[in-house]
Amino acid sequence: MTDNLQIKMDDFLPLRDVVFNTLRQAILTGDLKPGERLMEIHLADKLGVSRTPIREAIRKLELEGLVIMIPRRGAEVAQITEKSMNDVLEVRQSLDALCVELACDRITAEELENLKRACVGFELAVKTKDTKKIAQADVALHDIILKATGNDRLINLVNNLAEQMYRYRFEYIKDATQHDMLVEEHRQIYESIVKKDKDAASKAAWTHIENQKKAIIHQIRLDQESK
Amino acid sequence: MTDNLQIKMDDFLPLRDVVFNTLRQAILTGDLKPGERLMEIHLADKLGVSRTPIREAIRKLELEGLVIMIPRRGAEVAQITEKSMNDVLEVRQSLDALCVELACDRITAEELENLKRACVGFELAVKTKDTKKIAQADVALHDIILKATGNDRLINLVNNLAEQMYRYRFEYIKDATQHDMLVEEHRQIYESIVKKDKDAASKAAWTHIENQKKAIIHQIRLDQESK
DNA sequence: TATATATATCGTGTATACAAAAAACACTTA
DNA sequence: TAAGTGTTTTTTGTATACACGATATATATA
Repeated sequence: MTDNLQIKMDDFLPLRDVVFNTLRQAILTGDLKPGERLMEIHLADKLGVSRTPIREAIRKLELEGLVIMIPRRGAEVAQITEKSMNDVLEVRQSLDALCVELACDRITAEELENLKRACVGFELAVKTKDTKKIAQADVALHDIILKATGNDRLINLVNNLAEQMYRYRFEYIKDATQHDMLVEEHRQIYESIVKKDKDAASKAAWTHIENQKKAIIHQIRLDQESK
Repeated sequence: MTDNLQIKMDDFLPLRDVVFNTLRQAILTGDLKPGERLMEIHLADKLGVSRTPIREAIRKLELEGLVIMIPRRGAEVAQITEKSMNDVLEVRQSLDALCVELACDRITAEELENLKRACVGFELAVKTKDTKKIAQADVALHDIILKATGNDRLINLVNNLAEQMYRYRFEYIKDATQHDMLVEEHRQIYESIVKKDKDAASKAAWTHIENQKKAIIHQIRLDQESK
């Protein structure tokens, strides 16, 4: 573990939530590596809190599947395998398709306008070739669709699944050869939603994730080989 | 809260997990009612443990959405609204459709054989008119399909969503007028999987949940009115 | 009687203490 | 040297202690 694990005294959240967010971020960004043990006193010292909030945070990470518990041995960061990532992406594919279908039914005129702007925003971001900007524009666009579904449970699940791929998403977006395809995929999704064509929208969303799936699995295989 | 909240010294699980399971069950079966406060010392006394495992269990319930946290006031059992249940069922509809599609691709000959037996088993259970038996046969059947997907993440999510409707499922199954329809729906799903007809399977699963959705929403409205 | 203010009570949030299990280590013996 | 055994260390699991915020209660004053 690199030592840039530091608590952000963001706000008035209970310590357990601050710790939870900190550890979560550290795992998702790869700062805490798969297989690494999470030792309570160690983390407590590092974050300047007692074991109690650490333990409560770990309980949540456990339920999220980001760490696995070994009895009487504590928590360690869950391994990411090709299989586990494929499982996640299969589910996302299905849920993203559901998202756009629901969006067709429920999106408001104002949200549709925002979505249009977000598409243009993404295109502009791509032109800057700034990976961070592209990623942000991508998130913004997807957030609009998510919100338009009006289904809180769905929003939660999709956000959670999306975060599981955080580590690989960046690699994916960095790959400039994909950029035109991404713009086109977004355009198709947008157009389908405008036309309230659920079938087309769902297919477009499916393809969108399918491409990500291919790219991410490819990346994982590269990672595996380099070991 | 009725007082039949008692710890099951099931096994060698850490207390936090025993408490988690106990509270979870109590919430899902309606023994702990929506809006009811979960007070730590109170629960700790009742279950004969200290506050620590109680708190850790609550953290997990929090992430699962079964309780909501109010800062400096503690946890209370989350309300079930028509909206929240509809949200859950929309997602389940999508994921159950995914389940049978994946099952079409991946089910083994042996599992297919089991599925056939489970269909017959369900038909027999229906004839006994014993609600508990019917529910069990239903779970058994769905478990076979779930397992056949080979997607662990999906299995987790679907099981979790299914449990959220636990309270209403029983009412649904009790309703004898639905029984023939249920048998028929299961038959259609089975047949489609045999034929590896993903489209038909997915539609059948969708309808299967759609009917449950109607029944459950109906039930919730009745509950609301009686208040 | 009604309102405001002081005080007590209750419950969470966090830290610490203690027990027991597991792992690491050293020592003995064949 | 290798295997077995006893001992120490580390780390989790659980209980308890303490502080502080929030609410309720009681008292005083208009």
